[in-house]
Amino acid sequence: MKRRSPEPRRDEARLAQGELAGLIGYRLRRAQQELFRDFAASIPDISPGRAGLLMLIEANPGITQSRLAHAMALDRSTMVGVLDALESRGWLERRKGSDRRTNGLWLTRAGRILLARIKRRIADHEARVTARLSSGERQRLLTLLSKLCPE
Amino acid sequence: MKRRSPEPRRDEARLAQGELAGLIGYRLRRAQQELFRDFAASIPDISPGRAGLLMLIEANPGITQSRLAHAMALDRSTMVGVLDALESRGWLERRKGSDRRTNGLWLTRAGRILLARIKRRIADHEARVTARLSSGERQRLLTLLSKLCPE
DNA sequence: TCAAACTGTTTGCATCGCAAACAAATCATG
DNA sequence: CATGATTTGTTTGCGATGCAAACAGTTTGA
Repeated sequence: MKRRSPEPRRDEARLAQGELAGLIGYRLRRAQQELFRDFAASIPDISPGRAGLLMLIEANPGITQSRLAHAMALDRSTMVGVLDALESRGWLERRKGSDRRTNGLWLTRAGRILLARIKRRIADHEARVTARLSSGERQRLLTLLSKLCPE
Repeated sequence: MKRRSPEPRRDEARLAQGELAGLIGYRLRRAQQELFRDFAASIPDISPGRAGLLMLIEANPGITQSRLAHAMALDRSTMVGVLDALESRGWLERRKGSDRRTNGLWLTRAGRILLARIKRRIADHEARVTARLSSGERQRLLTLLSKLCPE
């Protein structure tokens, strides 16, 4: 009888993945889960989605709530609460436009400062989670992901 | 004054992505968002995560709740409610093991039938969302995603 | 001019997941 | 063997995220 050292004591016992391992959807979900954890741990100030939102406003000053919602594939009604939170934190402001239905969105000074700070941390975060990828692989991954989500 | 046809009437006006477009985290989030929508629309019976759970139980009959939670990177306490829901739908059952602390998880007959059905739909779903990828690209994407999430 | 469409908002709801505290069971170490 | 430490499933409370429907004010278009 052999000394079954290949069978670890407890949770290291690898379990069968079944057909799961070959599904893009599963891998995608797990990868995003992993990235989210790292992001939350290293950038407690804000969530990934909210950070992206600030970047989008920075790149499109005065953008409308609806346009922003459309760009992020969120509902208009969802956007309201999100913006309320960011505005109450003093990171952005809504200004009435010439079209009196719309609000133009602008980063405040505090928002710009915050964004500059978290951009550096996001760069570190990206470097960390893609540590196992060469820069070529990283670029290829970006391209492949873009093909999945046609903007 | 030129006839500004290059400036579309409304939401087609492309907006600047800023540095967002080059972030793996952003692309990953958007891709997963897209996949989730397609999954929900085409497989209303169950969510992607729950489906994966059933597959994992199928591949590891009698697995313990804790081991399953660990495998899916979820909290033990989260797993309880998830399993409650799936059990109440008649898709799985908990059986007391020799270790009277643990529950072994098993698919019921109904669970196996459901799983066989949704597996086909998941295959269609995967084919649909990766339609813009060659089979080589699809394989490469799988590999790259695996590197991001070291299991 | 006036109905249709758009914009932001409110309200209600659903899903997903974590953290802390607990009781029962098992393990480990004296 | 005894007893403190650990494991397991569970409960409870909480937060984050996001959709859908209904509304009022505004703009547009026929």
